[in-house]
Amino acid sequence: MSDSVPDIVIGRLPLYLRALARLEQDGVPITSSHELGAQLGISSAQIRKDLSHFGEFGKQGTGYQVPYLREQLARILCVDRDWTVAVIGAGHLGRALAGYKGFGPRGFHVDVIFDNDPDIIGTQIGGLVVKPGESMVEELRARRIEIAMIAVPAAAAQSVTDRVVAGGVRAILNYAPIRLVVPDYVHVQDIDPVIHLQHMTYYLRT
Amino acid sequence: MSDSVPDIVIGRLPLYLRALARLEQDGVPITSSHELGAQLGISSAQIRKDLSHFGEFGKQGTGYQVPYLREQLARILCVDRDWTVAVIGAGHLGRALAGYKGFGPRGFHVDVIFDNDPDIIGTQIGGLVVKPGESMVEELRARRIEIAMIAVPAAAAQSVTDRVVAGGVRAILNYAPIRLVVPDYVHVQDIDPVIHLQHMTYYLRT
DNA sequence: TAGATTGTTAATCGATTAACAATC
DNA sequence: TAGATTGTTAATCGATTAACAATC
Repeated sequence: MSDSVPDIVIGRLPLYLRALARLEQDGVPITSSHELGAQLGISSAQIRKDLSHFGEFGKQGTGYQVPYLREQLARILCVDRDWTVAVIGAGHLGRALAGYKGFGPRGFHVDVIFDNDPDIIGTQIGGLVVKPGESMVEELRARRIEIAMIAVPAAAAQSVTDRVVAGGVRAILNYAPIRLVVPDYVHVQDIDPVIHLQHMTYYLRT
Repeated sequence: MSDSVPDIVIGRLPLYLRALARLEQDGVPITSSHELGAQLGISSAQIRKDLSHFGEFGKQGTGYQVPYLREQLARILCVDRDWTVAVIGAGHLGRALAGYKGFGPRGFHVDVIFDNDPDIIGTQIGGLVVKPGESMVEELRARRIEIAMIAVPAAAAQSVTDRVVAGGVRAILNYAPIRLVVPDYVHVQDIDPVIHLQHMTYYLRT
């Protein structure tokens, strides 16, 4: 039932959760692996297989209770609680992240934002006062923050990373276009829009 | 040598390209599949296998000429030219995208930005005047834009998608947290930070 | 030459899919 | 009951890795 679930399976669970949240919002009480699969472009067999790593959540002949399965997935992903996150870098991107409306409803709250620019430190962004980079380690520790979003230029990203790790962060969403070096226990996910664009331009040759 | 290269291989090429651009900037003239692999956390065998889909780019005993391999990958990915892109939505995120310094050096140029809010239409963002959504189809056609970045709320994303497709767009970078429905010939890549965060929170249970 | 690294083949590994008994 | 859908096993498919001849 669970001796280390493949990471590729874990990576699909948030997609299932997102689809279920939407179904629940639409007032759909019950769904099936076929319906979910059609919505996500994934085979029904794969959805059932993925879920089977964690237990049995459906009923033969009927399908899945939407709220129940959503709850269970949230529990499995550890998002049946709220998380506070830090934003590092208060440029365009950092500001967009600090002001993004999509985090709160899904359980993530930007609690603090840092920058090094004296002209930016002390200014307000979406209700938060920008703090100086020097205070990062102590602030992160004091707030027990475990998740950071890094939105600084590539040249600064590794040194910033070292400091958020020193501050106790164990998960990093990295927007800088470089590969970060971190201890084994720290998780990193990268978002580089150019990587995605270049993936698509391959197919744009006519 | 090439009867339809797996998409998973195509997805890695931009990472190779990024690493090579960095090596070139650092003045490194020659590299090897081992060095590249170490830098990317990928096996050297995989890099050689991936490249072999497109031809022979190295020399036994020596490795790869960095500038040459970079050029070849750029050509394969069709980024040996510049691309103009449109940003749809001039909220926090749209503004961050329009102002992002990381696009230009890698061959992508935001040429136009749209919004529906009368208070925002006509204002300037990074040298661009925000255009009204109604003009989207004709503007995209007039500019022959083939790539759009969608940065509107989930509720508006599908209708906006229908219009960029009507405007001739063939590749969409979608920041809205929903699955877009598009014709077969249109490519979509999704960026939803919450999906990445939830992927990591799974591992944050202690 | 001796050492290194490519490109490629074959072996391995793991993920996806098909199929179906169980059962609601 | 008849129809539907789950959870799971076995088969298939595809991707990764190991190994090595070729050769710089």
